[in-house]
Amino acid sequence: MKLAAWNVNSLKVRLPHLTDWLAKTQADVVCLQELKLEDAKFPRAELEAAGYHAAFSGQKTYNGVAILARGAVADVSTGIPGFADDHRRVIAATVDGVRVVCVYCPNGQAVGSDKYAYKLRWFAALKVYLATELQNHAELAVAGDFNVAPEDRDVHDPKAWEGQVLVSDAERAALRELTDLGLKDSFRLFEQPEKSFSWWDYRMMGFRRNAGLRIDHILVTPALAQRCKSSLIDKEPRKLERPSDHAPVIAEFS
DNA sequence: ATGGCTACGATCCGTAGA
Repeated sequence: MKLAAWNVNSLKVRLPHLTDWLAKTQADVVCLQELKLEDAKFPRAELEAAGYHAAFSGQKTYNGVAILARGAVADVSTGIPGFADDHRRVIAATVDGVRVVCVYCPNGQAVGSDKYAYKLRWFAALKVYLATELQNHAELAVAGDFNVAPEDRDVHDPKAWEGQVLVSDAERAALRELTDLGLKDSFRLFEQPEKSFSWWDYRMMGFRRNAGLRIDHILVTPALAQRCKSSLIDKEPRKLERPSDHAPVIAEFS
């Protein structure tokens, strides 16, 4: 099973990139973030034509998440139970016996801002939710845009980014709370190239300079980690005309 | 130099992303 996560930054704009990429990579399950469209505008027919079932939770302009799968998408749930949130950031489903939780974690804007406080509250709620899900699912993956670079090696210029949003100690601690539940960063199960990133700023030729951050992750339970054969970031779609600012991340399981 | 893109929904600029 090949599982991917991709922040497409507008599914409407990126649909051609997505369908081309699906045909090329043959991913079995894909977690999408930042659809930026309401459910009525979800391109269900186009994705079905590409061979994928979909569960989605969208909204106009901002946020929005979806799970695409070649197989059946069962037991769909949206949002974080018990956490009231206007933002559509979470959708979960069971595919091929694996519980897949697709997340678009808040950006946080700036350390100390209201949005930063919301981000930390949101992560705390996600942790409680995942702890419950883990009691029911031995094979579970949390995949998506976490908006946190876990370590300095996930940052192109750690000095310049020190203490900034996406990198701050409190955000890293919030992410560590998730891995402390027993979830493993699938990317780090394997040897990886130096300076591997999943997001590059549109400005300042960020991609060309590889001035990026690794903020998109696939976290897996120990049972799923045992089945994990590879994990990588696919930079190819980031090279296209009018790309998403994020690259897809992929984990393959036996 | 604290900006620089991009998407969106609204106009000819603001909000948000990261």
